[in-house]
Amino acid sequence: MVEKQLNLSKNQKIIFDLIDKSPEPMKAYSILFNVQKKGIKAPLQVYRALDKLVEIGKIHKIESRNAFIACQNSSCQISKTTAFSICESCEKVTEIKDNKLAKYLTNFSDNTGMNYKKYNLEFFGLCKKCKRK
Amino acid sequence: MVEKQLNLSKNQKIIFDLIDKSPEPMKAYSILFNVQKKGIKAPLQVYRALDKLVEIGKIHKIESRNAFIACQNSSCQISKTTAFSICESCEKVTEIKDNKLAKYLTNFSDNTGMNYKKYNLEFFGLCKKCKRK
DNA sequence: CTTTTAAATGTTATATTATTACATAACGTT
DNA sequence: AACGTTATGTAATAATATAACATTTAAAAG
Repeated sequence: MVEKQLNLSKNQKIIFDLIDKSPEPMKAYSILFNVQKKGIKAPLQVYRALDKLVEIGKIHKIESRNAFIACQNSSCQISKTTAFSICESCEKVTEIKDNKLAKYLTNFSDNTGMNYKKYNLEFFGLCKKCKRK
Repeated sequence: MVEKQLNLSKNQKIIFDLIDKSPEPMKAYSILFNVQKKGIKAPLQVYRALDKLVEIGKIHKIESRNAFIACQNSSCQISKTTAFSICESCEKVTEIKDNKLAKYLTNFSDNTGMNYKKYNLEFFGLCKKCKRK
């Protein structure tokens, strides 16, 4: 259970902390705006940190939203096999941790016999709150 | 087996035909470049047609690539439940048609009991050709 | 067949997302 | 300390996508 955060560089730490505190996915330029007071001035500084954080599995990119959330799996072992639930009304995003689903998809092989070590799955619907309205 | 294409408007038809002929996913500005000779001059004209074509299931957006491919299911009934195989080397994209997979995901319910009518799944790996190299 | 409504188009401008290129600094080994 | 690697700083620009507004076409209703 060793935290990887210790290895993060200055910019990476600043940006990870911001994303980690956010209750919702954050967009790159919103991140930029929020860290300008900490000396990060340029988009590229943000994108470089984001790239690295994605690479090491501390955050994930929600592809359909061009936004980033902190990984919810404390051990961060599934950074290449990701699944999310996205509310189409309030845009709330939750990372899905489901061993059966992960196993099913990791073992999935298509009609050519090919299988995959990496995938990204995004489910869409209405969250409980929004369903009531 | 009635083709929906009959209902397409002029711009939609031009753009669908182009994407449908392409062996690989096409990006919006590449589409724009290719249809300028047919009188479509502005990005918005492309994006509007793309939006509509996605909406009616004639094409799909590959979210991780910001690119579009024609639907491979002749009946186009699964436009809201999509799965793709993406080669990380040559970028070849194939739509996965697998009833078991579709059923599994459509019936999937997360730990809150919520389930979903819509999803997008993108698998990543190396295609047969690229694996040999 | 004409009125009405919805859908599609045309056009300009602009917003948002992301990368290229190049120079410098900090870090981890050996 | 010298070396290679990773991270940073900065400016410019590329690539992706939408807002706002005017006009036209198509479909539906009367």
